[in-house]
Formats: sequence, structure tokens, C-alpha cells
Amino acid sequence: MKDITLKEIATKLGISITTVSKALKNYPDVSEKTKRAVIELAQKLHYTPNSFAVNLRTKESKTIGLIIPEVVHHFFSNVVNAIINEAEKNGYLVIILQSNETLALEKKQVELLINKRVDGIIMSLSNESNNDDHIKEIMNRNIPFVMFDKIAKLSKCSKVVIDDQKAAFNAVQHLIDNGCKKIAHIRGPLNPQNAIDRYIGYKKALEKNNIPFDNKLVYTCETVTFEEGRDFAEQIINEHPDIDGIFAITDLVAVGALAYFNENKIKVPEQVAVIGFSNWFMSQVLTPKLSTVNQPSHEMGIESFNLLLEEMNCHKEGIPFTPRTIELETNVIIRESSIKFK
Amino acid sequence: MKDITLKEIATKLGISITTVSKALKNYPDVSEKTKRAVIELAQKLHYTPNSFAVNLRTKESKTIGLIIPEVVHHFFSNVVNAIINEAEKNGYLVIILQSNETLALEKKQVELLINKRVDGIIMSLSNESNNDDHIKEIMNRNIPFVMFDKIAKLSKCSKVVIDDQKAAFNAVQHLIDNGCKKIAHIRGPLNPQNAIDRYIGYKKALEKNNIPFDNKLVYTCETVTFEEGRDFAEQIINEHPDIDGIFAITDLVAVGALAYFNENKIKVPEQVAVIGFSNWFMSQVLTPKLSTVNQPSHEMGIESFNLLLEEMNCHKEGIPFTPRTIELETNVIIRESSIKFK
DNA sequence: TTGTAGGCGTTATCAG
DNA sequence: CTGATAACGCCTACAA
Repeated sequence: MKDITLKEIATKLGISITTVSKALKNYPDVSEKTKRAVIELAQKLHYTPNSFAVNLRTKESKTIGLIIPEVVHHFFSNVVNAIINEAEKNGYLVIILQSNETLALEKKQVELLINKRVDGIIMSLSNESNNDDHIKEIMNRNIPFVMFDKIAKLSKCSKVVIDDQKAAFNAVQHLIDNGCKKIAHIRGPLNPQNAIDRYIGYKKALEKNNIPFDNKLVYTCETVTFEEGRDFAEQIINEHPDIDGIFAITDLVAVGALAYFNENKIKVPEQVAVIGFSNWFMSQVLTPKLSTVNQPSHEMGIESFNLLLEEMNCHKEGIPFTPRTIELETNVIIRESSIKFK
Repeated sequence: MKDITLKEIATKLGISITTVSKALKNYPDVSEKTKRAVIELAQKLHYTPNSFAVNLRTKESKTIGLIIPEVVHHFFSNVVNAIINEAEKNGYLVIILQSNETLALEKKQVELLINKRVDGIIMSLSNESNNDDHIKEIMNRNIPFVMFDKIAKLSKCSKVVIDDQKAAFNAVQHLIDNGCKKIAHIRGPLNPQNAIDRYIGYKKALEKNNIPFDNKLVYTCETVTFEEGRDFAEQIINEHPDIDGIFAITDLVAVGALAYFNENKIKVPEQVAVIGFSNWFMSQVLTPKLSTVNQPSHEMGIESFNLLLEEMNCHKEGIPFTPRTIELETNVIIRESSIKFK
């Protein structure tokens, strides 16, 4: 079953390619009769325009690229889901690439997408990345570009974020309101902006409540995994037996801590209250159920795509576009792991 | 920053486009001198071939399509991860689409990919799909095609699967070995092959152990969600208070059942042993830890892509390709939720 | 109302 | 060793 082209339809009907093309695009200057004939034959032969040729002519592929650290991640898979669906609604397909949290790979993925000439790029940075050359390159080339969640503050592009400082502040304030007096923080790596902001939020909450900040109570993840959460929990409880609360950079890490405490009969929340971040699905099915901060992943995906779409449209029309930042709301979800009193 | 073309390099160097093209592709019939000059200038200008034009000429896009029911799913996100990485290693990019478990959407996604002229398609069927027209269409058009996990048995294409019957049999046998005498099965929807096979495996295990099969002990999911698991658990315990084991189609459903039992102080595994399927991450952090069947998602992704690659290569060379089926091994993972004796 | 011609950027063929 | 020419399939001024 070979591909049908305009040419074939044209020869079959004994007319010119141009007329066929025009007929199919419903140009006004084609007679109803030929129009009907063309459309009928096109349908019969299941004609669809060759997208390679269309891409070449129109210089757009109706395809966008999406780079994230990792799909197997509750938050990111939700964003991916939203972006794919939103893109499809608007006639775009999505190529997905993973940076695997390394700068080197991320650079490569950007290059691949640029060479592929996607119409736009949406991205969430790896832990190692910043406003590096590959990011600047995207903007230098004037490719529509949106960053979400893990962003580079200095990049002059559109962004979709939450207020990590405020969200973290609220999480820690909640622990304090529930009687915690000595709260440890398992933070993310030193580079990513959201880890920095959550850390600042933690500090601010302590400050506001006149709890002295102690650097020794801050533990820094490298891999941000379940295992790290478990290991840090052990370390924390050994180094600071009187700790009564933990704020973890993300649920996965909090779940690791929970696992350690459960196995070692350390009562959560009675002895140690725990709160995570991101509201992973599993958090609500654990024992005890994990308190956390809700991060609107779905909305983030939708907003990211729509910002990109707007920029792509401007780009096409040659209209200048001014990057915007959209900040979405978060809220603390209170479950069992942080309620000391009933 | 405008795009660099062969033409520009040619005019800048005062030579022909043809020579530039050849020089960049390292043809033997270009003098070392011009070759060097061309390559140097090309690098300086950051020339990259216009992929739209290359696609049109070569009739391939080095892009494949992947259709799955849903990315936000432990098993599928792992497969996606593997396919993306494996594809990239081999110079392919991946467009991902979701069927959302409906036939209508799946048909649309197939159409989109066909029109996009991807070089190949990998797919896991929705719950409503079968060897339907859209599947046949892919093969009629001679587009390289691989199905994995949720397949249509009758389709004459390559497949990557597990032996669902055997895996389910082993899971149920394990429950029986642990003293279960009255085992309920929360099965998947009636249509998908893997739900059918797991159901058959359940029946065979009962039969082998001379446990009478009772249709009333089989509960059929529609949405295959956490909520359904929870609701069926309630229903099962009410209708059959003497039930002592449950085999669930997938971990998510098993986790729902576990949640219900936990909340209602029904002891797992003492009163009811539970085993799931697929080994979702969360299963190992629950209380009690969920026993399950390991499904090699990562390997499945890799094998799927490589089968597709083989077919794409044959396709390109015009060599006939005979579809193959690869069956991967599974194993029962024994955790707390199914061990009645210690 | 229909058709001709040119071009999008690359590659392959063939002639010089 | 180099280059002119055509072709991939589509679209659109412009001409007839």
C-alpha cells in the first residue's frame, strides 16, 4: 500500500496538481464539480498530506519537545500526562526526553531537539543545571521555550512555578503548630532552585517562631531517593535523639524516613512528626498516612503548554512575545504523620 | 539567528551546493582541501542539516510513536523510560500518546502517528481494544509495529509479553502454599488478554490443588483503580466472611484492598492474605508489605524497541521481516501480605 | 476556473 | 575532483 500524493490524484483525474491542492484546501476559485471529484477520490484513496513535505514548506512540524529529569516520578509523569493531552487538543505532538538529572545528558537532549527543529521546548531542569549555555542557546535561537518547576531564575523565558519558599514555610509552620520544637530538614541538592527555596522557607518558619536554626539539623540529599530518606532518618535519630519533626524535600524521601521509623518502632507522629512535599499517590496509603504539600502537577502541565503555545503563535506571526511567569497555588495536606494531638 | 543551509556555505566558499553536501558527508571524491574548508566553515556557522528536508528526501524521520493507556502508571512509566533511552541510543526520538484506556482515543492516536509518518509504532492496547481496524491498518500500511504487554493475540505483529497465565498461576499457588483455602480474585475487565490470562491462571491453580472454582469469588474491575480495590475488598468480606486470600489483577487494586482491610482492622495476612501483580514501587513500603509478581518493565521496553528497530531496518532495506514474539520471565515476590506462617 | 513555475533544503545521478 | 540537474511532495504567486 503505497503513499498517495497530490500528483497521483491529479493524474488519475486528468487535472493539475495545483487544482487538486486547491480543491482539498477548499479554495474559492475551484469549481464545485472538480472540488467534489477531488475530495471524493482523495477520501477513497485515503489521501493524507505528506507531513515531511508540509514541514519543509511551512517550516514547522507541529511537534514540541519536552525534557524532564525522569518520567518514573509521580510529579513528572503527571505533568507529562497533562502536556501530552493539552498539546494534542491543540494539534501538537510531544517528543519526550529525559536528562536523568545530569547536565551532560540534558545538553545533549537540547541539541537533539534543536536539530529536530521542534516548534517549541518545555523543560524542567536537572539537578546539575542552571542558566547554562544550552539554555541560552535555546533562547538565542529564538525557539519558544517554557521552564516549569525546576527553573533557572536568571533565564529570560516563560516559567510556571509554585512559591516553594511559601509552601515550605507553611509545611514547617504546620509542624510547629502541632507541637514540634526541634525540626530537622532533609533538603534537596545544593544547586536546584526549588531545593534552595524550600530550605529558605524552612529557615524562615523557624525564625518566625523563634526556634533557633541549627545547621546540624539540615541533611542534604544527593540522589533524592527512598534510600536516602531511610538513611538520613537513621542518622538523624542517632545524632539528635530528641528530634520531634522532619520536613523532607519530597514525599519519596519522607517515605524512606517513615519506613525506617516503622521498622525501628519509632512512633510517627508521636515521637517524630513527618511532612513531605509533592503529594505522591502512595503517601495516602501508607501507615501512617503522610502529610505533605500539594503541588498542582496537572495544572502546571496545562499552563506550561499554553504559555508555549502563545509564544509559538507569536513566533509564527512574527509578533514579539514577552515571557511571563505563572505562579500556581499550593496547600498543605494534613494527614496522620504530623498530628501529634487529636 | 537564522538557519544555515548548504547553499549559504556554498556561496560563502564560492563552490557548489553539491560539493558542500558531499564534503560534509565525507564522500571520497572530494579533495581534502575543500573538505577541510567546508567542515571548518560549517562548524563555525553551527550548521546542522534541516531535518525537514532530510525527512522528505530520505522518507524517514528517525522518530517512532508510542501509544500506551496512561503514563501515570508505575509499569508504563518504566516502559516509557526504557523505550526513550533505548531509542535515543539508536538515534531515534519518541512521540508519546495516551489512549486513556478507550478505543476511540486509541484509534485517533494511531491515525495521528500514521499521518505524522513515524518510522514505527510501539503500542500497548487499551482495555477496550482488540485486533481492530486501526491495528490492521498499521500492518496494512506496512509500518513496523510492536505490541507489548496488552496485546491482541490475533494480530500478526511482533510482541513482547510475559506468560500471564503462568505468572498468575504461581501467585495463586503461593497463596495456597501458605494455607489459603478460599481465594477470591479481583480480575481486570473482560476484554484485555492479560486480564483473561491471569484469570485462567487463577482457575488453573485452584484446579490443580483441588479447590473448587466458584464464580461468585471473582470480581471484575471496570476502572482498575485503587478505589475499586477498596470497594471490592469490602464487598468480598461482606459476601464471603470466610475468605482467606485475594489475588488482585494489579498492585494498585491490591493496595486498595489493603487500605480497606487496614482501616477495618481486618488482619492481613492472618485473616486474609493478599497478593498483587506488577510490583509497583509503593508495594514495598506499605504496611504490611505487599506480595506481588514482578513484571520486567524495563526489559520489556528495551526488547520492544529492539524488535521494532530490527523491523525498521528490514523495512528500509526492503528485506522481508517475520514478526516474533518475545516472552519474558516473571517471578513471585514474597513479602508480608501473603505469609500466614512464620 | 485552471495551470505553470518556482522554491522549501537536501541528496543522488550523471556529466564534465 | 566538481558541479549542474532533478527529485522528494507540497504550496502559492502569477499567468493564461
